Amino acid sequence: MPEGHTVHRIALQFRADFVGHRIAASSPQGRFAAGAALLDGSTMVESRAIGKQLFLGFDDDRWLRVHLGLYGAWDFRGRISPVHPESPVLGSMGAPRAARAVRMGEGELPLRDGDDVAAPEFPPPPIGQVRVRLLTEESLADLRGPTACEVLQPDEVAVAMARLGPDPMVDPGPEAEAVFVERLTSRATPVGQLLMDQAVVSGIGNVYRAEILFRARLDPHTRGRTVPAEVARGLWRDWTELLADGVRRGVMMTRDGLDDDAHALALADQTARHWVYKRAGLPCYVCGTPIQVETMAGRNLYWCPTCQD
DNA sequence: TGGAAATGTCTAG
DNA sequence: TAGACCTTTCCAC
Repeated sequence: MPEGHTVHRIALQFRADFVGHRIAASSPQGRFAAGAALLDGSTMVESRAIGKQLFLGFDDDRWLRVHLGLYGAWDFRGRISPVHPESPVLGSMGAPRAARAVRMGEGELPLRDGDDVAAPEFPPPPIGQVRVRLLTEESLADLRGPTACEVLQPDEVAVAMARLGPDPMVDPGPEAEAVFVERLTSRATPVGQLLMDQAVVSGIGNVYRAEILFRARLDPHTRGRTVPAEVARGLWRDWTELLADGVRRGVMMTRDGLDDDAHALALADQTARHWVYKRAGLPCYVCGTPIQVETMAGRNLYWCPTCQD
């Protein structure tokens, strides 16, 4: 259940521990056996995230495109470098083979009881439905439950990338902001729907959509066409900051203005991290009005009818 | 043990 | 808009 920040962290993990290495690729589950055979034995040369899509490049001009969808996750084991200096290190705890798993994609989880921290064997046997296993001499990545997992040629990668709207981690410049503003403000579709459209902006999912709109005090039903350009620019800039923060922490922390204690509490308690997401019926932190939930484009949309008026 | 839910996207009608 | 798809987790029974 990842949004853009998670996929960027996954790309960083591959960049740190897999790029430059020869990869043994397999499909323990069997459903990706043919694709894995194409990649097996080649060297990973590139790792890129755009929005929620991951592109891993190999030295023979083949690419692996992965979209985690709702349930997908990567588990990293073996040698795992910290992906960001400010993040708590879930992976490498000093020893080169501190085989602590890092799961990325449905929340990043430390090991639970029963997980094998000091795994005596490497690689460990696959657990569950592992679609793809990518292995170097020291590191291992297991992919489970992706919506998309396919081997592409460079021209096909270009097509897939061209379909994606701007991602502030990829395009930090003013051009990307202008593209976003133009696409958001040229349609009559509700802004709550446009923010989820990956052709308008890449990487926003159901949590960030609700939170960005609350932070802007913008009614999700507002038609894109009627959103003033400066408000649209504000949405882009807020998304830019939230995304960078999410990549840094590995956590979606969308409430701001908290004192240290409240902040620590919110970090520890998932339900306290957000202004409105999953808070249906609870009082708005700002005005006390019960948070509303409704279905927009097939997803649960949370919002405060008083603040976002 | 069974069902529902989950940070997503695509297709058919 | 409904249904399909992919997998795991959590909670009620």
